[in-house]
Amino acid sequence: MSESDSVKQIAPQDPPLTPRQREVLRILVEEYVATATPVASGTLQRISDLGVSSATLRNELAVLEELGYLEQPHTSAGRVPSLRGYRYFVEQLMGQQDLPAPERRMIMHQFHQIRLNLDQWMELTAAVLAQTSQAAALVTPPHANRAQFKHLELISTHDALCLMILVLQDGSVHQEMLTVTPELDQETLSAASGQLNALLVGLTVDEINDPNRAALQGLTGWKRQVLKRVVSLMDAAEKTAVDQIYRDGLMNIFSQPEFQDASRSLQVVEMMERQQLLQRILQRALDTSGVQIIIGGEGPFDELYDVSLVLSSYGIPNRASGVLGVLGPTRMHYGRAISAVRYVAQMLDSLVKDVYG
Amino acid sequence: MSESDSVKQIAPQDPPLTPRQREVLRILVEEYVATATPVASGTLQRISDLGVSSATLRNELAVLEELGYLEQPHTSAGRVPSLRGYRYFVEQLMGQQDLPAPERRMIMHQFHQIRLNLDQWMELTAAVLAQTSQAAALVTPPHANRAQFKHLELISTHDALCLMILVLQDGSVHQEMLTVTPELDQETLSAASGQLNALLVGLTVDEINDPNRAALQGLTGWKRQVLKRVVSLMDAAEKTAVDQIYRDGLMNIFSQPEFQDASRSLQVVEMMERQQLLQRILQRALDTSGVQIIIGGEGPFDELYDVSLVLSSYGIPNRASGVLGVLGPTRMHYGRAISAVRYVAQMLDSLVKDVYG
DNA sequence: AATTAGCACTCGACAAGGAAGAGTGCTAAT
DNA sequence: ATTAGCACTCTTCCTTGTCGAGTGCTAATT
Repeated sequence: MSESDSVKQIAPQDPPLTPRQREVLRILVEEYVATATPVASGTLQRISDLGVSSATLRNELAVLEELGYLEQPHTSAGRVPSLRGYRYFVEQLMGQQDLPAPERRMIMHQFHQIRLNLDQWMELTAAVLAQTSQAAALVTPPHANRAQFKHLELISTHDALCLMILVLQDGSVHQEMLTVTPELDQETLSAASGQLNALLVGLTVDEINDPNRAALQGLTGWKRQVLKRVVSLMDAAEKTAVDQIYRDGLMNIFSQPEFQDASRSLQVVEMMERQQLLQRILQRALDTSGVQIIIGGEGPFDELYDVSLVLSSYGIPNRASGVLGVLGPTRMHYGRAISAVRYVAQMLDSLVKDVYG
Repeated sequence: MSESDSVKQIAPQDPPLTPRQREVLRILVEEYVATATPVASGTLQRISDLGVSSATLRNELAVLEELGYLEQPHTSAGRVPSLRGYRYFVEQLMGQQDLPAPERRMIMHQFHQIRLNLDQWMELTAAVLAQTSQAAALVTPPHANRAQFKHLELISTHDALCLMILVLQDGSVHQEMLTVTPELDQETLSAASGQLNALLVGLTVDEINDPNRAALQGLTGWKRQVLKRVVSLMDAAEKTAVDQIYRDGLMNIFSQPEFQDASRSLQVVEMMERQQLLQRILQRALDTSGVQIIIGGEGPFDELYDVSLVLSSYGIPNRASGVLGVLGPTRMHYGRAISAVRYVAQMLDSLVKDVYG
């Protein structure tokens, strides 16, 4: 009781909707999504084949508004779905739909054409999502939540500088420039990296720091410095669950009529640029399975007031998993977005399983 | 003659401006940049200390408009600088200004605090530029225009897959997954990469393809495949003069009053997302030295109709050079933008010279 | 009891009209 | 060469009125 007072949820104590009410709500949401204008009882009668008059529909609309599924921008405008209405629509009325086969084929085709290059995967994924869902796409690369050493390479570049390349088990490549006090030639560096590789392969941060590993504890001088940097890079890799965020199709949002108003679009641009916020959102999605839908900033993120997110994780949990999804206006074509996200997530899923198996 | 007819340039046949006209133009541009509203003769009299009446200023304004330096949105509005007016302003009236010392110190400080990591450099650069110039920032990483082999690494990941990491002389790191038909263990791969490293170090694409190099021509089987991929990656690296574009501060543009209108901001978002267009623009800037200013889409890019760009290349030409700059409304604080771009370019210049010697 | 026709009422969108004010261009005087 | 003065132009803003869309309610109908 107390909970449903603060945040109206679809709760058992509400009377279940009659089949006709459900139908009315469904059609109304679809119509509103398509036209972006409040839906009136007359329109509803015209486009639905319920065989009732507009007056009846008006009564039904009044009930649905009473229950919190609809809102009226002002008297004598049509009705608009509320957040709760969208939620009900998505959960109960929409039905599972798949991407049309030709579209699926096209996406599949694109994924099979590219080289095996993570960066390209991510860009392609974002592009495909944006294109298919007609909204803004967000994608993060696969990531393990425990960093495990795989390979180290030291490459002398110039003077006392060397380039350190660190590869982790999840395939992520990290690079950093190091200054080494004595000038070391490539051979010395290669020998050192060979030695370190043998000692470190397969280890986690904790294992590297284990005081019982005499061989590692015994390292001194510049090699010790290198080891320190390795650990700190691995540490950083573990901490940031979401490293890079690939974006695409921001434009798709701004061409929507509800963002004609500049202040609203400013909000969205701001959001898309706020790395931290996006990271928090995507990280949450990472820990959940299946397609998740955040409508109009339900949940802990009030910053997203008038946008919705459709997110899904992909990959192998904890070993190599990432998030992808789309961001669009609350009035979004959820069916399309969800099926696009689901299909592309599957796509990446199988790619990741092929590679990290 | 014929040229100055098609595109109005500041050309010798125009009478030189009198000192007072120059002063009027200067103050008008500054005022307009600050307020974003057309500047009237009365306002001009108030804020300038020319000691003349508004009527005189009206006459001067009429002359400046006649000459094409000013425009009138409509009768009985004040004057606004034309593209030509802006151009004259930045070239002749603005004077060289430097970033204030505290700001310089702050930037310097930030640059000295970070780790030696290219990615972080670029992000920091974009952030600093955006912040300082209050416009959108664009930065590309340093890049050599002849790809020269430095180091190759093959890392077995799983089944018949291996990760190939290619480092070029300019410090750029390229990675790609390879499928090798026979399953090879890490030792075989390491041996192969050692062999290839010895053969390839320092070579360009042309040299690698040289039919006289018996050692390379003699390679067969999967090693030949690897070599092929190396060449193709190097090829790609050479072709794309501008690989990644780091962006920041897009928001700064949309909060400007001239972008209240949604269709205009849509144009800008579109532009910022069109990789190809940006690449062409930045590439042009790469081949030029010093700070370049493109005002309101002068030159070959009509897509930029109502934005201006302030760009500068940095680094060592042909060996490791990139571009950075800011994009803002035509009514931009050019002084600030130019000094920010100049200073940050210097900053990166010295960093690049430290690293690439 | 559910549905519907009918009707009064509300509210936004839009156009027309008009006053206010900002700013110019021109002219004649200095 | 400069300037005061003034008529003229155009935008902005407010008011007013009309139109139409759409609702909510009531009473009649099934």
